[in-house]
Amino acid sequence: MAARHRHDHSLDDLPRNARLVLEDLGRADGPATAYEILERLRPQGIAAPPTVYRALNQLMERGVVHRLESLNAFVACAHPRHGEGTAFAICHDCGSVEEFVDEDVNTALGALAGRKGFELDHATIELSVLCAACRPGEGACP
Amino acid sequence: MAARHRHDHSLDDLPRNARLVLEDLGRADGPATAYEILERLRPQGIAAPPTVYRALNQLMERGVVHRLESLNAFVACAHPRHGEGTAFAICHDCGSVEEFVDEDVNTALGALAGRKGFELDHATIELSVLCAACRPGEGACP
DNA sequence: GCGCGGGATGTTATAACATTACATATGACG
DNA sequence: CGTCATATGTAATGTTATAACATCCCGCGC
Repeated sequence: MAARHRHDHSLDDLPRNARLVLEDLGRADGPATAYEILERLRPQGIAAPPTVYRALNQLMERGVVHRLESLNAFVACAHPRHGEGTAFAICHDCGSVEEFVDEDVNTALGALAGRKGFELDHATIELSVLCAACRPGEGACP
Repeated sequence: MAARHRHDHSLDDLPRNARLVLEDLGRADGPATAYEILERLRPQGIAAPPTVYRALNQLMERGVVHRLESLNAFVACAHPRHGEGTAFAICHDCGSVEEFVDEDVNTALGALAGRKGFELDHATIELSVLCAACRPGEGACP
C-alpha cells in the first residue's frame, strides 16, 4: 500500500458538524448525551438538537460513534474498523465505559440467531458492571 | 402444595396498578411503551405517567416485565423464573419480539466480565433481526 | 455562465419518554 | 390509637428525539 488512499471511511471528509461532534466526544473520553454535546458546542455555533442528532447519525453510519441504549448516550468508538459485534461494559458506580469485541460472544449470538431462523442485523450488548476500580476495597472510582 | 403460602414472587400480591399493567402487557402480546399502556388503562382509572412507571418498576423488580432499551418499551416476561441472562430478538420489519435465554451467550459474557475484572450485574442483549416470517420470499409479516 | 440536484445546515416547534415533588390513602403491627 | 411503610393521585417539569420546512453550498452537465 503505497501512497495514502482516500478510502471509504476516511475521517477527513466528514461534514463540519460531524467533525465538531466527533472531536467533542473524543475530548469527553466517555459517554455524552446529545444535549451535553449541544451545550458544549454552542460556542462553535451549534444551536439546536437536530444539528447534533444529524451529526451523530452520520458518525454512527460510519461506525465511529456508538449509541449506548441503556444510557441514551453516545461514545466515540474505541476500535474503529471492527464494525459489528461491539459490546460495552458500563460501570454503574463511576459511569466509565469500556468497549470490546469478543469472538465467543459473537459466535454464540450468531449461532443463536441461525438456529431461530433470524437474519441478524445488529446486536446491542451492554453490561452493567462494577468495574475493577470500584469494587469494594479499591477506594474511590477514577 | 397445601395451603397457599405467601411466597416471594407470587403474582397474587401485586398492587392493584401493577396487576393492571401486567394484564395489559399480557393482552398486548408484544412490546408497549409506557404511554401506550397509559392510554389503554385510562378507562381503568390510570391517569398519569408516574402511575404506569411505578407499576412497571415493581414488575421489573419481580422480573416479570423487561425493559427493551432499544425501543424504550416494555414486555411481559415469557420465561418467568429464569432471572438473568435474558436476550431479545426484535424484528426491525414487523416489530415482533422473541425472548430467550442462551447458556452459550451467558457463559461467554460471564467469562468476558471475569477476564476484565468486572463484577457483572446485568446484561442487556437486544438483537435487531429480520425474523423468519419477514425474510425475503416469505410474504408479509404476521 | 447557468441551472439543477443532492447533501448539509439552520430554525422553530413539537412529539415522545421519564421523573420530581408533594399530598393523600391504606393497611400491618405494636 | 399511633406510626411506619408501601401504595397511590396529581401537577408540573425535565429529558430525549424528531418533524417540517427554508436555505445554503457545491459539483456537474450543458
